[in-house]
Amino acid sequence: MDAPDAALAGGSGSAVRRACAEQVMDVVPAVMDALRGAMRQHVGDQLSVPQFRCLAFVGRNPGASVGAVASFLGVTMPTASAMIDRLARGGALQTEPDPQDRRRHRLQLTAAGRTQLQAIRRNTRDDLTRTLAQRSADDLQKIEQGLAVLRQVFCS
Amino acid sequence: MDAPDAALAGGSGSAVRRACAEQVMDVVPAVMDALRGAMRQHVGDQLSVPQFRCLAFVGRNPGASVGAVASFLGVTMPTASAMIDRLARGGALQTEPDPQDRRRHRLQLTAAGRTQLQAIRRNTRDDLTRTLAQRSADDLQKIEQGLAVLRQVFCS
DNA sequence: TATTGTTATACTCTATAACTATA
DNA sequence: TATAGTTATAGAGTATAACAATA
Repeated sequence: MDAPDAALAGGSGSAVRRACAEQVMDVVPAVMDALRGAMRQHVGDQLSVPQFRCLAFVGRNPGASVGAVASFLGVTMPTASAMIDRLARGGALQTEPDPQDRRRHRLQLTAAGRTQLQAIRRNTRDDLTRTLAQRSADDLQKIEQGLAVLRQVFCS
Repeated sequence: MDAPDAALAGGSGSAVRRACAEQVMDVVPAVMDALRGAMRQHVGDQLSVPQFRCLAFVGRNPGASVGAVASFLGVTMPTASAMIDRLARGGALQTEPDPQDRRRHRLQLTAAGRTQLQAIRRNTRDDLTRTLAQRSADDLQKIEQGLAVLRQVFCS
């Protein structure tokens, strides 16, 4: 029997995988909406989620290039370039030409950007924490374990 | 002892909740990116994720109003109105005035919209299924259980 | 010639404000 | 007067194509 793709041929376990996939399609956008909402609220509408992720990346990777940001965000260079422009105009980021390769720009958070990033992260986290307040320890463990697997699958 | 917010007041369990919240902030956007990417690929760049969710909602709720869509998507009426216009122009949706209240428009999928929606859902699901192909049954169960809790928290 | 990044252009998603039509 | 929806306008995120500067 030809089974070029075990995950899709009716082999044992494929139904579970499909159910998992459907659940991801159902639940993840809803959680993302909540996350976006919490972030917007606490950001005072100053930063979008992509901007937040951009700042977080630059914070973790000082001196990163525009291309590195684009790659991390999964967007094209013009998109990243424009986003960085807006963040720089807003005073959250600084760019300086790379002395080693003058085509490149090295990106860094400003002090203001770092403060902003920390405040958003903390406030959003506290919002989510409150949302989880009524959940049992067992439920929290399930979330933690499920997301840990998803991290392995999608963050690598 | 004043503890107006047990989730934030260092009580037992709050650290776990905070860790959960941080994991959500980390992992969910990455999964969402993958989902968006898979959808875009299989949609032939015809539908965005919001459009897909709009069609899925109308498919589940035939005769829904513009306001109901806006409420489900968490967007304003003008946003939903414009999105519905684009989907109607693209032939995926039909609108008809509600005879009971002629301010309202009743929304329905067209046959083309239903086909499109099903194809996208199936292809995206198959993509995700393939992505999960190397995971153990135990991992899949963890994903399933974790997302089930998140669904309760964020889809209600 | 290949790579890094920007500019030009166009489309979707998003919001607020102002408006129309109906109840 | 209140509600459902649209129009007008503006800004962010997104892409592709064409370009500039540097390697």
